[in-house]
Amino acid sequence: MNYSKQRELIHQTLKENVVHPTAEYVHEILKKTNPNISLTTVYRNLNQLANMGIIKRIDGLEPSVHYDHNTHEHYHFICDKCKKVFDIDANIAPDIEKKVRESTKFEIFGHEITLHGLCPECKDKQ
Amino acid sequence: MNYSKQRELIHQTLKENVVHPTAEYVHEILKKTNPNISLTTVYRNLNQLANMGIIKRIDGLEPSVHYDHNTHEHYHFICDKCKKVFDIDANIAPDIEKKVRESTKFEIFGHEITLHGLCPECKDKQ
DNA sequence: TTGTAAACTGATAATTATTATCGATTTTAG
DNA sequence: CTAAAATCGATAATAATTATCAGTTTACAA
Repeated sequence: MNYSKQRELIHQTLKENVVHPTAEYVHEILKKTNPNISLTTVYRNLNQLANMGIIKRIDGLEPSVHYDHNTHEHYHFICDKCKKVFDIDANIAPDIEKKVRESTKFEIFGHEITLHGLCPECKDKQ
Repeated sequence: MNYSKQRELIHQTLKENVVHPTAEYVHEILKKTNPNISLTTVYRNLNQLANMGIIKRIDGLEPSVHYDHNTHEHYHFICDKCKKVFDIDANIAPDIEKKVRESTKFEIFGHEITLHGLCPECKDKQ
């Protein structure tokens, strides 16, 4: 992977936006300061960064994939109403990969946990 | 939700195919015995059944959503190579919703865990 | 029964997220 | 500095999913 100014900007934008954004959203933000950057480039680089393990993809949030700059072990809560993504501490499911490794023959590269429901704000409004 | 013959067929097809199929796959199978059934109807009914909690959506398997007739608590392992979906026992992460409920203010409706890596077969081939 | 409103169907078109293509530009390593 | 490889942005293509809508089926009260 060679250096690229655009990739650095994209990664930085992701880090500065703790909102677990989509590619589209990252593009929206970046366009303000870098009008020439293309959505293709944003997609390409987010996928590259995710494949290198530098950032994380968050699936399960149809219709579009979200990205997370934080690769430390942690999980996600998605509010069914406002669709915001919240971080959940990793210690709710200790040794999960170890347990599966010990009881199956799978070779495990990673795992993710997604909870869904209502965030405090949406819960109170309803 | 009214009764519909097609929905019954779709649900039945899902139950008989332990392969966690996509809408497309369910449609392929059903067409053999019911040539008139449309892909639209398959999508519509799988989503309806999932919204009612009668079946489960499995996200995170880009590019398309898979469905699972088994709604008992259990998790999934996705092989990065052959893309097959395997079931993982629920006891690898006990009381996970309870733990989050006790430590946050979220109202939790459900959760899912997805592991990925290589299945025994693909691991040996490689 | 039967009439009727609501739910459902299949065909088709539309949408939308994402990826492929490609010539031009940038980066890297020798 | 130079050549090969990586990356870029513009555009077109793909593919999964949803919207639309006229016709059919279902539920149920009269």
